[in-house]
Amino acid sequence: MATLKDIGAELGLSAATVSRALNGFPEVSAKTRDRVRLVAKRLGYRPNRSAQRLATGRSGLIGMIVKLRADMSADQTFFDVLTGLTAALSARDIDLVLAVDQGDDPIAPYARMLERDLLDGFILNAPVPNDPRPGYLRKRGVPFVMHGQDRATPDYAFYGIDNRAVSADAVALLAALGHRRIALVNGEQRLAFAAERAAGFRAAMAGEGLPLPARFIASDLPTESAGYTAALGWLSGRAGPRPTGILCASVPLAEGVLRAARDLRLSVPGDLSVVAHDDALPHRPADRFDPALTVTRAPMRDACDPLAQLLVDHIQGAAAAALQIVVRAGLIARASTGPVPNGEEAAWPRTT
Amino acid sequence: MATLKDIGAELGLSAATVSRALNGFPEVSAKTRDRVRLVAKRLGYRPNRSAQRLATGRSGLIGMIVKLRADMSADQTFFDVLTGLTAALSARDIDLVLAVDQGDDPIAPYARMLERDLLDGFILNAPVPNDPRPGYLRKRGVPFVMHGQDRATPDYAFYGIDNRAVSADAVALLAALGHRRIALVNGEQRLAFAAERAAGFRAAMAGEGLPLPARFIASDLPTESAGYTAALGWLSGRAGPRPTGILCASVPLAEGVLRAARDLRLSVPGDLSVVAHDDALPHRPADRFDPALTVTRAPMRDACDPLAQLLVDHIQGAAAAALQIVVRAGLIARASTGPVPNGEEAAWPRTT
DNA sequence: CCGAATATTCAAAACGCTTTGGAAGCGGAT
DNA sequence: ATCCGCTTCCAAAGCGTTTTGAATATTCGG
Repeated sequence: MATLKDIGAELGLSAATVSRALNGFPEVSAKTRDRVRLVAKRLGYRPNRSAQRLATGRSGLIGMIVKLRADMSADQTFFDVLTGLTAALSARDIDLVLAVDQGDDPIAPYARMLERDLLDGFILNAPVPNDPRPGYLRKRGVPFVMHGQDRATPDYAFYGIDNRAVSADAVALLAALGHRRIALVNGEQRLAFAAERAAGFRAAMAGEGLPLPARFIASDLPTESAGYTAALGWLSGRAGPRPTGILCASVPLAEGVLRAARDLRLSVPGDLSVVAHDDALPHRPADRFDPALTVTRAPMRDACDPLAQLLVDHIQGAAAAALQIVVRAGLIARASTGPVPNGEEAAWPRTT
Repeated sequence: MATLKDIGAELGLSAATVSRALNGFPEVSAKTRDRVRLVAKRLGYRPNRSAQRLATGRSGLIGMIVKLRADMSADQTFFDVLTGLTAALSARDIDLVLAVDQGDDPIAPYARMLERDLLDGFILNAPVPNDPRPGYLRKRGVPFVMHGQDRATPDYAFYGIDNRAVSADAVALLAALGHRRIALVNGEQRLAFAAERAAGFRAAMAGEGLPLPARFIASDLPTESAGYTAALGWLSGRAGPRPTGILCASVPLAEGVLRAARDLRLSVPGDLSVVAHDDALPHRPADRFDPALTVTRAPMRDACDPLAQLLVDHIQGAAAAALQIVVRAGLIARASTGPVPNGEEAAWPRTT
């Protein structure tokens, strides 16, 4: 394995100059930089990470902790994010150390990882309302970036979508089509994004002057069967006038809703309009549904590169306040939404 | 952060001696070793990994690559193994770097990881028959340990169960109970363990002198619904005389088989005996089934610690041939197996 | 009590990189 | 010629460990 000294010897340069040349420092002339690069490539030079780390004090490793559910399964989205993240990180010469958490204490696994102190920072995911992790990590002085937010305006570095706007945009679309009875099949209540979506939904409905009985917001795992169950209850009409529009927090939920509609011989969008939020996971394209789904869309994959960059910047000293990215999800109208059915223009009664 | 020198200064010792004392070298007296340990603890000393790595030339990191299925899901067992593995490794001061593979080339992701050369070794899982990875990694001179085997007697380091024996033991049990028509719901055919189980099954049936039409070995994902589908086909009797015993490669498969029996009003073990292989994943205990499942049992968790140890030994220079562990799965007879039903003692016809 | 053997400890080198503090070379202004 | 300011490079000092080779205590047999 070639070292800096080897390259230097070959060119009559010192290791220091070679180091600077390869790292693109300005105080080395373009000509020698090119010569150095050439020889480095010829010798197949690759920097010794351990040495770099010892010299810089950084490890080049960041940590991520997977929270498992009781059934030992993880988020459907987990692997998708993991894939993109490892790619984005390794483009920045960083590797990901993974740990698994099965316990109740949300910060214990972070403490354990810190104790081994080899990490430059963390990526957090799946924030819950009032997430305790940011406070802990800041106290320990460890850089981190959150995928998502635990509240509307956090004080830490994060990349997330505007979840209230997701609901607001969907409601606005349906309201514009004349819908007055709109329900929400939300994701897991314990997660912050679900709380934000619900809050945004309530606010938007209120903004349109539409009553919203509490039972028309469902919260469960984001699975097909959860969507089916919730929709079947509402659409059967036993809970009161059935909704003419349903917002779904995920594509699998929407799949269940569509199946419920089919089973009840309701046409979509004739009798029921469906809007889903689409994380753009590759195995379930929303535009291939029948009917093609109208969605609010924010690909999970898009988060990976910004997350990696934010963390790198943070580790290099940038302030958290400067490292906050909120993106607005797009709205793509397809075939699953249409005008409110005739005779169904009444809102829900105000007191239920 | 305290260093070796700090500790040495405190005691009037050199950093070298402190290093030896902490690493338990014999040439340091017991008394000073204790003094050093005491001060180290008091100062909260923890060795600087980067420095250790630079000095030893090892990184303290090992890699593992998750192979995702097309639907972006991983093995049910994956997280269970991952959990145990990170625990077993961190007890040995090693951390796990994870990468995700979605491509077709089985070795490309390993090549990519090696290129970043920060790993001391790999843990491989889910071997397929004639797995190309061992050959590649040996050629590159990288230590690795396989969880499982791609053939009966590989030449690399591994920890696995005797999959032929798993089938043989189960067949022996059922044959002893008088069963002559035994079928196998196997796992994914592309995986080596499934091939071994099938081979063991065929050999055992032949050894008992029992004919075995090819259609009575099913291969699919190890899910409840795959078990249901396969069993329903066989038990309906349309494919010929129904089996009186079914071997299942996993507990979820057995769950599906039991459901099929229930749907067909067949009693277990009155009309049908069921034996499953139990990896002892925590969320689905085989003894809580109704009837409690007779199983061949080899907890996945048991593999983690040996795997970690094997890899550590391998990295420290032990020969692969000395690092091979085959365990025999246990056989636990419970309520899902019983004597062959009256009038069902005939074997399958020999030519079908 | 002496010399040899043994048990401890130390100083220094090495690992390969980054970074600091100059130094040399060069052109242009004085 | 002298001085100054740039540019470009270098030597050397770390970073915190492990490891080597040697030096210094300690012990033991005689």
